[in-house]
Amino acid sequence: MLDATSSYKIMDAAPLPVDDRTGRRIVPETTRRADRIAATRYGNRPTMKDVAARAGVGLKTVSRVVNGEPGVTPETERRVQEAIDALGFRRNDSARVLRKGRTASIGLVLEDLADPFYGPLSRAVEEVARANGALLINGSSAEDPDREQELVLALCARRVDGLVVIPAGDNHRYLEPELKAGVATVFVDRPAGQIDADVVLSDNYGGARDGVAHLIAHGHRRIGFIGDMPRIHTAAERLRGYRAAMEDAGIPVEEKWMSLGVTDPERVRRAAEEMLSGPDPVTAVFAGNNRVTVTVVRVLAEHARRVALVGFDDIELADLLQPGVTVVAQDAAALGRTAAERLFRQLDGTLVTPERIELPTRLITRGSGELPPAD
Amino acid sequence: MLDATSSYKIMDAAPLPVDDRTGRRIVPETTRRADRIAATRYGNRPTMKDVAARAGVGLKTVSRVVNGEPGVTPETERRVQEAIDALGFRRNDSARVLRKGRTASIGLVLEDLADPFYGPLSRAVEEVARANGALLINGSSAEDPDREQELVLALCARRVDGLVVIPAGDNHRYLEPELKAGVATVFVDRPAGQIDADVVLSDNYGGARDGVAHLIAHGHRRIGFIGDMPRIHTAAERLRGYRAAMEDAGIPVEEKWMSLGVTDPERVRRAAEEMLSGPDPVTAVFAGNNRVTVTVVRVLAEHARRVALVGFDDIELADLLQPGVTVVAQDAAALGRTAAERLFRQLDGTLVTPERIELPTRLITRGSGELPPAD
DNA sequence: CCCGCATCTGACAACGTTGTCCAGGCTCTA
DNA sequence: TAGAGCCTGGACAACGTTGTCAGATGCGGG
Repeated sequence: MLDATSSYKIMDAAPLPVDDRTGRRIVPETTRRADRIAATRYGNRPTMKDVAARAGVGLKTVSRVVNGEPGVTPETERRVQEAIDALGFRRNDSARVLRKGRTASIGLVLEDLADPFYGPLSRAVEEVARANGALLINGSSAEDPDREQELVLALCARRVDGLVVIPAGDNHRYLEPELKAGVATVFVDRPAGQIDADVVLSDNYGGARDGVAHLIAHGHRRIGFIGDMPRIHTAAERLRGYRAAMEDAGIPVEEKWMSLGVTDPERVRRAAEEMLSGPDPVTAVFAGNNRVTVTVVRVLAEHARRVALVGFDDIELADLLQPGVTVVAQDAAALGRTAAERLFRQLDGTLVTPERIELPTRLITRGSGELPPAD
Repeated sequence: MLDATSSYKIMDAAPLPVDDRTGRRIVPETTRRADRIAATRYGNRPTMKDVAARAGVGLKTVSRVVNGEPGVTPETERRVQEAIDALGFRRNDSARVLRKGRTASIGLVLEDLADPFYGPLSRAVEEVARANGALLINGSSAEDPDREQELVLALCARRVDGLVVIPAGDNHRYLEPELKAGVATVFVDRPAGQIDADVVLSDNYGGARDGVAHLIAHGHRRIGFIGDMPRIHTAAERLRGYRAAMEDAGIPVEEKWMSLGVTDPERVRRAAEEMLSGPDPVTAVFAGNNRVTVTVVRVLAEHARRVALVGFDDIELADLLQPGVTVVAQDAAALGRTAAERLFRQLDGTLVTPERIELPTRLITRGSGELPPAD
């Protein structure tokens, strides 16, 4: 699908006209080179050769000027620069890459660029890339493992120097040849599956445990957990944190208090309403991520009974709601920055052994988590 | 800065060891090719040549298999595929690009990927790119014209097939050679400066006018406008809309009601507090974009007096605040989608003449805009 | 049995750049 | 004034791929 052959017309050579009598293709009178250009190039950009011709110098001299290499007299340099400006020449980095072996670009595969959690993360990666002279190619996996693989491999085909991946799938064996070939790789937010790779995580377990413990400390015992699909590492870890906090407090967890699944509003809404109704409704909810929190806030706003809430991930304006939403905040930008920095250290050669880095989370109390149980 | 020469080591040929006595460089015994590989390639990826050798076929046959071209017997194909898997071969798209002339990638230059307005826009562009078999390279200009130019030109050097640009600067003459060379280009959110190019905008003028008229309709006459820097097209247009609405209502605008500048919280906060104090404070505020709205909401929450508010751009959870925030919503995803689609139609050749497309905005009333003036 | 044709395969050049190496001209010194 | 050494510039190959074209092989028909 992402294969360039299936793309908008990668313009193939124009079919040659055919001689009616012989059935043979007629090679036009134009020189072969001009012909090829007309056929495959639509823009016909000037090359160093053109610049050299116009400036009356050798090819390599142009290259020297373009790359600021020494050994060119000011006068020659002026002539070359003039030709460059006149022709609107711009170096073709594809050719350069082919020659040099590095692309000075890195790839970032995440779930959804539109998610407010990934925007800052992506931006942070970009800033680090920029500081290291590299460009960033993004792709959204839409939480689909196949799409993740497709994207990652497409990026490898582009010969990105490194990859920052927020994995959707749980098997990354397919990356082995690439890793072996020297593609630097760092996983973020969730660990890689079945391969040994660098990974930068938030302390999902600890954060969730603290958040739930916070609710328990405020007197809650019937606490609901609404999270993402259990196959997603962060969701599983946060659930584990929830269970741990409950166990620490000696509260037996009931099955109906936990709901894992896709985070679209309908599902979350149903889950929340279920927990909030019935004979022994929960008095507090722990929301497993920003998407869930937003929907739960909506549901609670419609509810008469005051229900406590702690959410994982900070959300904008959380402080202005009534009550303010208490959250376990993770620092998306720090995740991205840390991952990208490790990536470039891999590229330096400074970093060799894969490591697992865990960044702390921070409980931000704003009111919703401090509501007492209203039975 | 983005020039690859200044990047993390684009590994140059390793400096040859020098003979102490003669001062000459010693060329090692190893073959030239092996030497080169060790020096410039860190990964030494297999190429089609290697695959061909291993499979015992010709180079072109491998190419045929890799690209799914016809004319290869199943048996040959099997052998080739086996070699590919065994070696972990992956086609080098840089070389492919060099040969074919198109990169199947497009560039997106925007202000800040971390801004919740640009996330969805970027994602929409990505989806269209994906549907057309292209990858997306993003860059954030951070609202700096130089950085915008640097990014755009770096993307052109990578030979992206097209560019979607949210301009930071107001002079895009520098793009002329690129346009002439056939780089498809669409500007979004703000028009290009000094060149004739496709552009997709929201109806900033009309949206702001409607929003302000809405406040006027609810009895306000002293209405403040807090917006972005006036050199930014959207800011200027929205201010124009504000003025128009006021003029339509026959309300003379006072200088102190208008504040344009950077949208960081401190500046906006000062501006808002100024308007809200003094002898004739404003009774309503029109916030020029999402950043401004968020800060103004905060300021108003601290204020005793009820002040009406309409903001440009929708913001998450705006409906859950007390009162809900009335906004003039623009559809960021639609902007991105429309722009990207036009881009690919340019690449098709379907589209030739530059056009200016304006997407409508939508007033969403939620309460804050319907508060009566509290003098 | 051989020719013609179709099918499959491979040699080769070209894409635009950069690294290597050599040539020519200059300056400087003996 | 000649030789040595330096500086500048250019010819050439190579990066890994794809398009062209021609050669090889196999098969059927005359």
